[in-house]
Amino acid sequence: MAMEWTDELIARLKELWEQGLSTAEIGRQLSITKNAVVGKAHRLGLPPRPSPIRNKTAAEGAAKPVRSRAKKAEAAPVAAETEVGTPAPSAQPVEKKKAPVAKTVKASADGAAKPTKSKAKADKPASEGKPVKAAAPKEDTISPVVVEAAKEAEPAPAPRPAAPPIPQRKVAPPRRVRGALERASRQGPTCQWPIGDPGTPEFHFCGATPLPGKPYCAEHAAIAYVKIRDRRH
DNA sequence: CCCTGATTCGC
DNA sequence: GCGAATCAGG
Repeated sequence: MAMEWTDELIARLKELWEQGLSTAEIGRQLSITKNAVVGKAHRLGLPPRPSPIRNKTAAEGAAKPVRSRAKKAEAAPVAAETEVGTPAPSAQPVEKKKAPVAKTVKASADGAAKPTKSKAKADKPASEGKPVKAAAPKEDTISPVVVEAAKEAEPAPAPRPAAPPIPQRKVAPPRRVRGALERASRQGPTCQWPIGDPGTPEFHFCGATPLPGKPYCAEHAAIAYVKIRDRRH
């Protein structure tokens, strides 16, 4: 048995999917791979999300030579599939298997789907489309707020055999911060004034609370930022 | 490189 | 039905 997609699991998948979480994110929360998430989502006919890749090529009707994997199939006896004309480019073969095309599923509660092409660079869906409802862990302003990072005790989802009143909100995706981003976690700024000889065990930085916008505390900033005039004494 | 979702197809 | 492998765009 490869995997047991229990109703509950499916429910959670749907839930997270609708929340606009990325497939990888969902996968992390469910302790499965993103592939599994995507695959299942498709099978379930969940509304497709705006994918980074555009499949416009289909419009041209140009043959899509992609699918290297499909090449394997190519080795197999391939019945010549003639296009048989197809006068209208927009017309699509009705005989084709009915794809799980969602019928107008745009009204989803997703703030992620932004058809806008506005130049607003604020667009950063790369991280994750965070609708307003879901947790928004990526809030970093330059405020001196100290945020305690949530820690993950156990990656495995706790089984909830009984009375699971919609536990879905697992907020605080603890997932290991490995993204290229979030390198700037300036939570506790400290005075960077060096004390001691670099290279010696005694060496350290002041560590006091720095002045706003300064790398040094008041005491050391006074030394660090000496007016040129004064310097010359 | 990292990320993203989509698709194919062996199992 | 499942999901790794692969693709493909950012």
